[in-house]
Amino acid sequence: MKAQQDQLVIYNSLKGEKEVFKPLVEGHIGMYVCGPTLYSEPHMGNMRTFINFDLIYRYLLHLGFSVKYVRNITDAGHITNSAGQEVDSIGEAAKAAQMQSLEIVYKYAVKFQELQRIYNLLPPSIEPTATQHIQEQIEIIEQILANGYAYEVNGSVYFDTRRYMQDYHYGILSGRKVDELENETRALNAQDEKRFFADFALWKRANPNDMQIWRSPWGNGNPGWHIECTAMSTKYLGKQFDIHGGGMDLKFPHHEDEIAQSCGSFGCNPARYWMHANMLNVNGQKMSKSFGNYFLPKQILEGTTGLFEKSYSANVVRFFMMQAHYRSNLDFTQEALNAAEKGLSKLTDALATLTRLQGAEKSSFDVEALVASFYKAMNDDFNAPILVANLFEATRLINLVNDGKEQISVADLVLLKEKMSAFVFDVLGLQQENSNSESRLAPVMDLVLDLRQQARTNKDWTTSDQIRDGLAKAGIVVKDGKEGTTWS
RNA sequence: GGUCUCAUGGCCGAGCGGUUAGGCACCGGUCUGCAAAACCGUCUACAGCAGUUCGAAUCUGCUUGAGACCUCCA
Repeated sequence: MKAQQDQLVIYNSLKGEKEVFKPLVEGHIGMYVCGPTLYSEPHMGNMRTFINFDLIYRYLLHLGFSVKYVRNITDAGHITNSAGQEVDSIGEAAKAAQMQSLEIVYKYAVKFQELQRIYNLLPPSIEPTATQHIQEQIEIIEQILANGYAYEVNGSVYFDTRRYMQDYHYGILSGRKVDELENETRALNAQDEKRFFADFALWKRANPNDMQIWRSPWGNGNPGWHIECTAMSTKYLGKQFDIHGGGMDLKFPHHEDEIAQSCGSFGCNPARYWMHANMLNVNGQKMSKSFGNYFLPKQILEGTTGLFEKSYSANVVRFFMMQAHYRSNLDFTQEALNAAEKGLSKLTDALATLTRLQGAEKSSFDVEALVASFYKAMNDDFNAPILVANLFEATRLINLVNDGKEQISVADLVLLKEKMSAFVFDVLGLQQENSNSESRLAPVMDLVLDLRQQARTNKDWTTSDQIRDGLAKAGIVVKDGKEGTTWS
C-alpha cells in the first residue's frame, strides 16, 4: 500500500493544479471538511458534497493511511445577508418555527444523522459544533487582535483586511483582487462599523432579540460566521494540516477568510491541500434553497420529489454520483438515474457471479493489470467514474468466464474477489442489497413458483402465465433462467 | 457589470496532443414454451470559425451558448 500511497495525486484548489500528495507526517492525514448549517434539512445538493468527501475519506483509509477526519456542524454564527447586515440564520429559523435555537439545531442534527446512515457515510472521527467551541474562537480572535489584524468597534470585532494585505495575500485561494471587488460590492452604509468594505466580522455584539448570547472580552455577543472553522480545525488538527475540503460555493468568502484568520493568528495557511467539490444541478442550474429547485434526500427514496416518476434507493443515488467526478457539475435527470439503477444491478450481479466461479489452471486475461487500473483511476485525483468504467470491464470478463469463454486462475480469482469487493463496498461505499431469500415473502414465493414450475412441466402455459402475470401486477418480476426461476 | 468555469454521440458522463472510456437507450444475436431477465456483440461523438502541429475533443484566438462566484448556501 505504501507504493500506492506515494502515487496519489490531488487537485489542489490553492495552486489550481494536480499535485503529488505528501502528508505532513508520513502515513497520517488530517482532513477538515465544512459541514452543514443546521437551520433546515440538508437537501440532495448538500449531500453530494458529503458523499464525495466520504468517497475521498474511504479511499484514503483503503490506501492504509491513518486519517483523522473532522467535519463540523454549524449551530451558531452571524452571517452577512444581502442587505449587508449580520444576521443569525439559526435564530431566525428558530423564531419562525417558534422554537429555541438549540431545539431547531437538534431537530436537524437528528435528521442529518439519519441521512448519513441511509447514504452509507462513514462517521467522521470528530463532529464538533460551533457552540461547543466559543472559548477557542474567542482566543483566536484575541490572537488576531494582538497581531494587529483586527479592530474592535462598539463590542464587535472585525478583521482588518487592508492591514492584512500589507503582509499577506488576501485572495490567494479564490483569485479575487480586492480593488476589483470594491467597485462591484455594495457601498458601506453610514451605520456600518467596518473600516473597509472587505472587512468581515469575527465577533458581533449581541442584539436585544438574540436567542443565543455568549460572554467575551468585548461584551456579550456571537461569533462571526468564519471563525468557527478556524477554531475547530486548529483544535483537532493543529495550526497546519493536510486537507481542507468543502463545497465549491464556500471558496469565497468562507475559505478565503479562514486562510486570513489562520495567517492572521498563527502566520500560516491552515491546509496544504484545498479541495472543492462541485455542485449538483437540476435542469442545468445549481440546486439551492434560494432557487427553490431543491429536493430532500428522503424524497428521492420515497419517489416524492415531483421530478421523477419513481423512487430510487440510496444505493442507486450514491452509485449515480460516483459516475461523475467530484470536481464536475452533475445533472440529476430521470434517464440518468434509470441508467444508474440498471448499471448498478449489472455490477452487483457480477459480484454474485464472481463468488460462484471456478478457478482454472491459468488466466486468459491480465487480472493484475485490471486491479492496477482500479488504483490508477482513484490515484488520479479520486477519479471514481474511471474506476466505475474499469469495474464494468471486470464485470464483462467475469461474465465471459461464467460463460466459459475466458478463464481465471485460482490465485487471480482470490485477488479479483478481494479487490472488487474492496472497491465496490469499502471505497465507493455501495451497500449489499438485501437478499430476497431473507424476506418473509420467501417461503410463499417458493411455494408459488413451485406450483408454476409444475404447470410448466405439464406444458400448462395458461396456468403458468396466469401466475406470472398475477405476480407482475403485485410488482414481483419472475425470471426464468438456466438454473431455475428467480424473482425480484 | 467584474472574476472564473464549462460546451462531448438519443440521455448521463470520462478524457489534459497520437490506443473507438464506461453506463443506459436503440439495434443484432444467444438463451427461453412464449416473454421478461441475463449474457455477448453493434452503435467512432466532441458548439461554430480560424490558427499552431506530421497529427487536436485535447493547445491558441475569435464567435455563440450555458453555469458558478462577487450576498447566505455543500
